[in-house]
Amino acid sequence: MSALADPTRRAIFERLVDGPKAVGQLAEGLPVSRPAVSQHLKVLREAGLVVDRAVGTRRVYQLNPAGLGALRAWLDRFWDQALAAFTAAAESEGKHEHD
Amino acid sequence: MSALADPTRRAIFERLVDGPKAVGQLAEGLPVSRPAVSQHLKVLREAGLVVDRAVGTRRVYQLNPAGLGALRAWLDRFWDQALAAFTAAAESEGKHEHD
DNA sequence: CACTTACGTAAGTTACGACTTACGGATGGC
DNA sequence: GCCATCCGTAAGTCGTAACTTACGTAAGTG
Repeated sequence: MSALADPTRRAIFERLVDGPKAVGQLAEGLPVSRPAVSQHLKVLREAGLVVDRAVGTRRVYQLNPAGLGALRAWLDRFWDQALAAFTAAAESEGKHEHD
Repeated sequence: MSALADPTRRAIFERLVDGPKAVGQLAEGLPVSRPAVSQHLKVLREAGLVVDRAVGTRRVYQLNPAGLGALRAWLDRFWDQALAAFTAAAESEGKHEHD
Protein backbone atom coordinates (compact mmCIF):
# COMPACT_ATOMS: atom_id res chain seq x y z
CA MET A 1 0.00 0.00 0.00
CA SER A 2 2.66 2.45 1.02
CA ALA A 3 4.61 1.24 -2.00
CA LEU A 4 2.21 3.11 -4.27
CA ALA A 5 2.31 6.27 -2.20
CA ASP A 6 5.05 8.03 -4.13
CA PRO A 7 4.00 9.72 -7.40
CA THR A 8 7.16 8.68 -9.23
CA ARG A 9 6.59 5.10 -8.18
CA ARG A 10 3.03 5.25 -9.44
CA ALA A 11 4.34 6.62 -12.75
CA ILE A 12 6.70 3.67 -13.07
CA PHE A 13 3.87 1.37 -12.16
CA GLU A 14 1.58 2.85 -14.80
CA ARG A 15 4.27 2.58 -17.42
CA LEU A 16 4.57 -1.11 -16.73
CA VAL A 17 0.91 -1.62 -17.51
CA ASP A 18 1.73 -1.50 -21.22
CA GLY A 19 4.07 -4.44 -20.80
CA PRO A 20 7.50 -5.47 -19.48
CA LYS A 21 10.25 -2.86 -19.67
CA ALA A 22 13.92 -2.53 -18.81
CA VAL A 23 15.20 -0.06 -16.23
CA GLY A 24 16.69 2.26 -18.83
CA GLN A 25 13.45 2.32 -20.78
CA LEU A 26 11.52 3.25 -17.68
CA ALA A 27 13.93 5.97 -16.68
CA GLU A 28 13.92 7.49 -20.15
CA GLY A 29 10.47 9.04 -19.86
CA LEU A 30 10.78 10.10 -16.25
CA PRO A 31 12.19 13.29 -14.74
CA VAL A 32 14.49 11.36 -12.40
CA SER A 33 17.80 9.58 -12.83
CA ARG A 34 18.18 5.88 -13.60
CA PRO A 35 19.47 4.95 -10.13
CA ALA A 36 16.39 6.59 -8.66
CA VAL A 37 14.23 4.33 -10.81
CA SER A 38 16.25 1.35 -9.62
CA GLN A 39 15.55 2.25 -6.02
CA HIS A 40 11.84 2.62 -6.71
CA LEU A 41 11.77 -0.73 -8.47
CA LYS A 42 13.36 -2.32 -5.45
CA VAL A 43 10.52 -1.03 -3.29
CA LEU A 44 7.92 -2.24 -5.75
CA ARG A 45 9.60 -5.64 -5.94
CA GLU A 46 9.76 -6.06 -2.17
CA ALA A 47 6.09 -5.11 -2.04
CA GLY A 48 5.35 -7.95 -4.46
CA LEU A 49 3.93 -5.61 -7.08
CA VAL A 50 6.51 -6.33 -9.77
CA VAL A 51 8.82 -9.16 -10.74
CA ASP A 52 12.14 -8.91 -12.54
CA ARG A 53 14.36 -11.14 -14.64
CA ALA A 54 17.73 -10.78 -16.30
CA VAL A 55 17.80 -10.54 -20.09
CA GLY A 56 21.36 -10.17 -21.28
CA THR A 57 22.88 -7.15 -19.64
CA ARG A 58 19.57 -5.62 -18.83
CA ARG A 59 16.94 -6.32 -16.24
CA VAL A 60 13.34 -6.49 -17.33
CA TYR A 61 10.53 -5.64 -14.93
CA GLN A 62 6.86 -6.41 -15.24
CA LEU A 63 3.75 -6.18 -13.10
CA ASN A 64 2.95 -9.02 -10.75
CA PRO A 65 -0.78 -9.81 -10.90
CA ALA A 66 -0.52 -11.62 -7.58
CA GLY A 67 0.55 -8.44 -5.85
CA LEU A 68 -2.28 -6.49 -7.42
CA GLY A 69 -4.66 -9.24 -6.42
CA ALA A 70 -3.55 -9.03 -2.81
CA LEU A 71 -4.14 -5.30 -2.86
CA ARG A 72 -7.57 -5.79 -4.31
CA ALA A 73 -8.44 -8.38 -1.69
CA TRP A 74 -7.28 -6.08 1.08
CA LEU A 75 -9.39 -3.26 -0.27
CA ASP A 76 -12.44 -5.46 -0.77
CA ARG A 77 -12.31 -6.51 2.86
CA PHE A 78 -12.85 -2.89 3.78
CA TRP A 79 -15.37 -2.28 1.11
CA ASP A 80 -17.89 -4.82 2.37
CA GLN A 81 -17.67 -3.80 6.01
CA ALA A 82 -17.60 -0.12 5.21
CA LEU A 83 -20.79 -0.37 3.20
CA ALA A 84 -22.49 -2.34 5.98
CA ALA A 85 -21.38 0.11 8.64
CA PHE A 86 -22.44 3.04 6.52
CA THR A 87 -25.87 1.56 5.88
CA ALA A 88 -26.32 0.79 9.58
CA ALA A 89 -25.39 4.33 10.49
CA ALA A 90 -27.80 5.73 7.92
CA GLU A 91 -30.63 3.61 9.29
CA SER A 92 -29.81 4.69 12.81
CA GLU A 93 -30.08 8.26 11.60
CA GLY A 94 -33.44 7.50 10.05
CA LYS A 95 -34.73 6.17 13.35
CA HIS A 96 -33.81 9.39 15.08
CA GLU A 97 -35.74 11.33 12.50
CA HIS A 98 -38.67 9.05 13.17
CA ASP A 99 -38.68 9.85 16.91
CA MET B 1 -3.84 6.53 -2.66
CA SER B 2 -1.09 8.43 -0.92
CA ALA B 3 -3.60 9.11 1.84
CA LEU B 4 -3.33 5.49 2.94
CA ALA B 5 0.45 5.50 2.82
CA ASP B 6 1.03 6.34 6.46
CA PRO B 7 0.73 3.41 8.91
CA THR B 8 -0.97 5.53 11.57
CA ARG B 9 -3.49 6.68 9.01
CA ARG B 10 -4.18 3.11 7.99
CA ALA B 11 -4.69 2.23 11.67
CA ILE B 12 -7.26 4.99 11.98
CA PHE B 13 -8.88 3.80 8.79
CA GLU B 14 -9.10 0.22 10.02
CA ARG B 15 -10.60 1.32 13.30
CA LEU B 16 -13.36 3.07 11.43
CA VAL B 17 -14.38 -0.17 9.76
CA ASP B 18 -16.20 -1.22 12.91
CA GLY B 19 -18.37 1.86 12.66
CA PRO B 20 -18.40 5.64 13.24
CA LYS B 21 -16.17 6.96 15.98
CA ALA B 22 -15.27 10.29 17.57
CA VAL B 23 -11.76 11.73 17.47
CA GLY B 24 -11.09 10.99 21.13
CA GLN B 25 -12.19 7.40 20.72
CA LEU B 26 -9.84 6.95 17.81
CA ALA B 27 -6.91 8.53 19.58
CA GLU B 28 -7.43 6.41 22.69
CA GLY B 29 -6.09 3.19 21.19
CA LEU B 30 -3.31 4.78 19.20
CA PRO B 31 0.27 5.60 20.21
CA VAL B 32 -0.05 9.20 19.05
CA SER B 33 -1.66 12.31 20.52
CA ARG B 34 -5.18 13.46 19.75
CA PRO B 35 -4.12 16.45 17.62
CA ALA B 36 -2.08 14.07 15.51
CA VAL B 37 -5.22 12.03 14.88
CA SER B 38 -7.06 15.21 13.95
CA GLN B 39 -4.42 16.01 11.35
CA HIS B 40 -4.61 12.53 9.90
CA LEU B 41 -8.39 12.71 9.74
CA LYS B 42 -8.08 15.95 7.80
CA VAL B 43 -5.97 14.18 5.19
CA LEU B 44 -8.40 11.29 4.98
CA ARG B 45 -11.33 13.69 4.65
CA GLU B 46 -9.69 15.69 1.87
CA ALA B 47 -8.98 12.41 0.11
CA GLY B 48 -12.68 11.61 0.25
CA LEU B 49 -12.14 8.47 2.29
CA VAL B 50 -14.06 9.59 5.37
CA VAL B 51 -16.89 11.98 6.19
CA ASP B 52 -17.50 13.80 9.44
CA ARG B 53 -20.40 15.38 11.25
CA ALA B 54 -20.83 17.26 14.49
CA VAL B 55 -22.62 15.49 17.33
CA GLY B 56 -22.82 17.75 20.32
CA THR B 57 -19.33 18.78 21.27
CA ARG B 58 -17.72 15.94 19.48
CA ARG B 59 -17.06 15.19 15.87
CA VAL B 60 -17.91 11.76 14.54
CA TYR B 61 -16.02 10.30 11.61
CA GLN B 62 -16.99 7.36 9.45
CA LEU B 63 -15.81 5.70 6.26
CA ASN B 64 -17.02 7.06 2.96
CA PRO B 65 -17.99 4.17 0.66
CA ALA B 66 -17.74 6.50 -2.34
CA GLY B 67 -14.07 7.11 -1.65
CA LEU B 68 -13.40 3.41 -1.25
CA GLY B 69 -15.29 2.75 -4.46
CA ALA B 70 -13.13 5.21 -6.36
CA LEU B 71 -10.03 3.49 -5.06
CA ARG B 72 -11.38 0.12 -6.09
CA ALA B 73 -12.19 1.37 -9.56
CA TRP B 74 -8.71 2.80 -9.95
CA LEU B 75 -7.17 -0.47 -8.90
CA ASP B 76 -9.41 -2.54 -11.13
CA ARG B 77 -8.36 -0.52 -14.13
CA PHE B 78 -4.83 -1.74 -13.55
CA TRP B 79 -5.88 -5.23 -12.67
CA ASP B 80 -7.41 -5.99 -16.04
CA GLN B 81 -4.58 -4.58 -18.12
CA ALA B 82 -1.92 -6.05 -15.88
CA LEU B 83 -3.38 -9.51 -16.21
CA ALA B 84 -3.57 -9.19 -19.97
CA ALA B 85 -0.01 -7.93 -20.24
CA PHE B 86 1.21 -10.67 -17.95
CA THR B 87 -0.55 -13.36 -19.95
CA ALA B 88 0.82 -11.98 -23.20
CA ALA B 89 4.33 -11.98 -21.79
CA ALA B 90 3.94 -15.52 -20.55
CA GLU B 91 2.79 -16.68 -23.97
CA SER B 92 5.69 -14.92 -25.60
CA GLU B 93 7.97 -16.79 -23.23
CA GLY B 94 6.28 -20.05 -24.18
CA LYS B 95 6.96 -19.39 -27.86
CA HIS B 96 10.64 -18.97 -27.17
CA GLU B 97 10.71 -22.31 -25.40
CA HIS B 98 9.03 -23.82 -28.40
CA ASP B 99 11.74 -22.60 -30.78
C1' DC C 1 -23.11 32.46 33.49
C1' DA C 2 -18.92 29.99 35.01
C1' DC C 3 -16.90 25.40 34.14
C1' DT C 4 -15.88 21.31 31.73
C1' DT C 5 -15.45 18.57 27.60
C1' DA C 6 -14.09 17.79 22.84
C1' DC C 7 -12.00 19.39 19.02
C1' DG C 8 -9.18 22.08 15.31
C1' DT C 9 -5.18 24.89 14.23
C1' DA C 10 -0.47 27.20 14.66
C1' DA C 11 4.30 26.88 15.44
C1' DG C 12 8.32 24.33 15.91
C1' DT C 13 11.17 20.10 15.94
C1' DT C 14 12.65 15.83 14.02
C1' DA C 15 12.89 11.77 11.46
C1' DC C 16 12.36 9.72 7.07
C1' DG C 17 12.35 9.12 2.24
C1' DA C 18 13.38 10.68 -2.45
C1' DC C 19 17.08 12.16 -5.18
C1' DT C 20 21.88 12.88 -6.90
C1' DT C 21 26.73 11.62 -8.00
C1' DA C 22 30.23 8.11 -7.81
C1' DC C 23 31.59 3.54 -7.99
C1' DG C 24 31.84 -1.56 -8.81
C1' DG C 25 30.04 -5.92 -11.01
C1' DA C 26 28.11 -8.59 -14.79
C1' DT C 27 27.08 -9.45 -19.67
C1' DG C 28 27.76 -8.83 -25.06
C1' DG C 29 30.19 -7.57 -29.04
C1' DC C 30 34.40 -7.23 -31.88
C1' DG D 1 40.94 -10.23 -23.88
C1' DC D 2 39.24 -5.45 -24.14
C1' DC D 3 35.94 -2.02 -24.34
C1' DA D 4 31.15 -0.60 -24.09
C1' DT D 5 26.56 -1.15 -22.15
C1' DC D 6 23.40 -1.79 -18.46
C1' DC D 7 22.41 -2.09 -13.94
C1' DG D 8 22.55 -2.13 -8.50
C1' DT D 9 24.43 -0.11 -4.35
C1' DA D 10 26.79 3.36 -1.18
C1' DA D 11 27.20 7.83 0.61
C1' DG D 12 25.49 12.22 1.22
C1' DT D 13 22.10 16.15 0.67
C1' DC D 14 17.62 18.17 1.07
C1' DG D 15 12.66 18.69 1.25
C1' DT D 16 8.63 17.25 3.47
C1' DA D 17 5.41 15.09 6.41
C1' DA D 18 4.48 13.26 10.97
C1' DC D 19 4.54 14.45 15.62
C1' DT D 20 4.59 17.35 19.84
C1' DT D 21 3.01 21.25 22.94
C1' DA D 22 0.31 25.37 23.36
C1' DC D 23 -3.63 27.89 22.40
C1' DG D 24 -8.28 29.34 20.83
C1' DT D 25 -13.24 27.99 19.95
C1' DA D 26 -17.84 25.83 20.15
C1' DA D 27 -21.14 23.16 22.56
C1' DG D 28 -23.12 20.73 26.68
C1' DT D 29 -23.83 21.00 32.30
C1' DG D 30 -25.13 22.79 36.73
